[in-house]
Amino acid sequence: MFKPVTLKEVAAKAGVSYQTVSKVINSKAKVSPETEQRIWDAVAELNYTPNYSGRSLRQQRSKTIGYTWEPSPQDQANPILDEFLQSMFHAAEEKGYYLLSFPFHTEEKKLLDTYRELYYTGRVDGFVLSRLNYGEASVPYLLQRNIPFVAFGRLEEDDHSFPYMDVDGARGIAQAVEHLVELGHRKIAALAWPDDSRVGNNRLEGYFSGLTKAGLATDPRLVVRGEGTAEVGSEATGHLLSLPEEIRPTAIVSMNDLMAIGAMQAVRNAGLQPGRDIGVTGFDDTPTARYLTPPLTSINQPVSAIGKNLMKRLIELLETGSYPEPKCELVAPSLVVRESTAGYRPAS
Amino acid sequence: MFKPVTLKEVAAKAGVSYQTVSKVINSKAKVSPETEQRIWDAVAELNYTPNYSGRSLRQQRSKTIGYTWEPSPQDQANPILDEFLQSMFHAAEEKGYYLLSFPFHTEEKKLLDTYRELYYTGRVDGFVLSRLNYGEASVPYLLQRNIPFVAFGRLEEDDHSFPYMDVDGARGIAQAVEHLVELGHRKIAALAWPDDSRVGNNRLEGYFSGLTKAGLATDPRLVVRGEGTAEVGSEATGHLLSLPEEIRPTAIVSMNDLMAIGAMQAVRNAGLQPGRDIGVTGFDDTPTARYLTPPLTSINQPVSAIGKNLMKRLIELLETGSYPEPKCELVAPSLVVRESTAGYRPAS
DNA sequence: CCTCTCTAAGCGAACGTTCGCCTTAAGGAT
DNA sequence: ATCCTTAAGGCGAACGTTCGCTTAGAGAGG
Repeated sequence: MFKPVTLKEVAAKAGVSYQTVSKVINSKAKVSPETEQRIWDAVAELNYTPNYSGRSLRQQRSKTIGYTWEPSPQDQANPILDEFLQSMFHAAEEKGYYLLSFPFHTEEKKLLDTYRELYYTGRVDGFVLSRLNYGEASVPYLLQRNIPFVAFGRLEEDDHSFPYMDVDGARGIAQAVEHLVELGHRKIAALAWPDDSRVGNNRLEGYFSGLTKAGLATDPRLVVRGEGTAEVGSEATGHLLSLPEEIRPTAIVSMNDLMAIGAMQAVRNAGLQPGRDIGVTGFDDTPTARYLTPPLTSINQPVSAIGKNLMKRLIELLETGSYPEPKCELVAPSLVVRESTAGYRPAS
Repeated sequence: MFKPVTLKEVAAKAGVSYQTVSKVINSKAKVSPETEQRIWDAVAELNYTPNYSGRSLRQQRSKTIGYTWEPSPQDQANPILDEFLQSMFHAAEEKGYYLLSFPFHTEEKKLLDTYRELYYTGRVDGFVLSRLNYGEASVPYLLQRNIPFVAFGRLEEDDHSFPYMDVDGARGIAQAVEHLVELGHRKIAALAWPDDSRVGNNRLEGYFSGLTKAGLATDPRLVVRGEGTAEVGSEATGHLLSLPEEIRPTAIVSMNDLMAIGAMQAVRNAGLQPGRDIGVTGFDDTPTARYLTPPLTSINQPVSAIGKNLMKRLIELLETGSYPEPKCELVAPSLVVRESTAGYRPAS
């Protein structure tokens, strides 16, 4: 495609052997200052750029990290993708690494094959995984083959068999509950996910622990589970609002923003005003949360910090052979208070 | 990191020279069926995977495409990122290519340097650009150096100096106008972007042509320009609704969803009901559009088709040296009608 | 029996690096 | 004068491929 400038050409111009040029470029040289200057001049003049394939063939490393993720359904934006990617490749670039992204295959075998191929062809040195759930096959697959990786998320609460960072979802939801209690709520419901979701279960735990900490009883009738969509959120809320007065909730804690959006619609459909009559909270702090009517109180995840840190750790692993401690880390999300809770004006 | 299996090992096992193994693997061999079988057996048994660096060093191509994009601000999700990326790497994978993504540098020189480095080190064979605007420096930079690329978007209306695909924004907005006219609207306003945005200007043209086609006069007082945020959309709409009765619009066409969200809030603030009293349309069909109250009529871009096609063209360029015709292509977006317009019930 | 052709496979070279060891010359110490 | 040390840089090899030319042998044609 283009005429590549090689070490040999630079060497010829500078009047030294090409291996010496290599040494100078990699600053491993015992060379006189004048020679070094001549070499750098030649490099600049010829616009020399070290060839990537040659280098990685010799060094047996690609300085490339692989990443794939499950695509979001059409009606559900991935709220963290852009930020997560950007943070990762900025961190990577600092160390001379790049990110190779590749298709996510739903078929498990095909996905694992892709991991295998990318690693054993030497296209990537390691991987970043994300959005893990119970029984994720990639983790044992990679562990078993000693393929380096780090993860955003974990498989089980107390698993330390591989390096990860994760958001302390329970803590986030507990904060939301605490916030609602402070506003005067005593009957707080939860819109939860199906119990095959580790993230969902973890968040739901925060609901229970938050209530307990506030000295409130938990009531199984106030916990509704379903797919995390607006439709489910809406239906579930309709049901909650039709409960008899003495247990009917005055606030709803939802495990993601989408269900919270549905909840607010249902509140409105019931002739009530979300925010003023019924407090609603979400999780994820999606960009549109602030533009809803009323703006939605939600929980923000420190995505950039996680991406940056994960990448740093992975590269450290690749270059030194071991992770910086701690191997696994939980980070706290932060509650963003908006009108959907702050506007509470009890009717009584 | 791992013990790579090489051609030589396979060859030893199969009892042939390693070059012959190479030929068989690349199906360029004149080899007896039995030998071929022996070789494939050895490949399977040793789990041989051709080394990427070796291959690309020899072939002088990386089978990798570079892509970077401007990160979205925190409060504004990139509505097409996930879909665009996924469509590109599926198309790429089919041809044995992968996507390398790298940090977007706002500082122009640094961005161009990154392009240069990635290409001349041989890390990538070409690029995909996106979201072009007037005066985008990367385009002449790449053209001048003969670096292969394709773009999502264009620089000027009738530029054919480089290969691109773009959405016919004017046509999309014209469709929205036509739709509103059919519903009975006669006074239609536009929320437009600052005039340094090519995309914005293109969409706005559709507003004018739509009106003209419907035999309606255009009124400069009904066009408000500003950054495409919800705040601006809200303010501008407040202003429009305060116009004297005879020119006050009954519908608002907005150049993106975010401004439309703001517009609906302003309509509500004015004591009116968006959808029923004032029609509102957006552009982009962001995932949340359907969850707004009322659900927002918007314009959907065929992102997947574009990503797939762009990738296909770029690879064709890389492998054959020329693009499939047509070099530049416009595709029509589609109007998605929802309550924010369909609910129109004129007061009179 | 000799030459020609064809098939199956071998072989040398090259792609652009980096790595570690070797050589050379100069200078200082003995 | 001899030996040792050190600085400066050369040199061969290897990383894993692919490419194109060569060769051995078999069969065909005269």
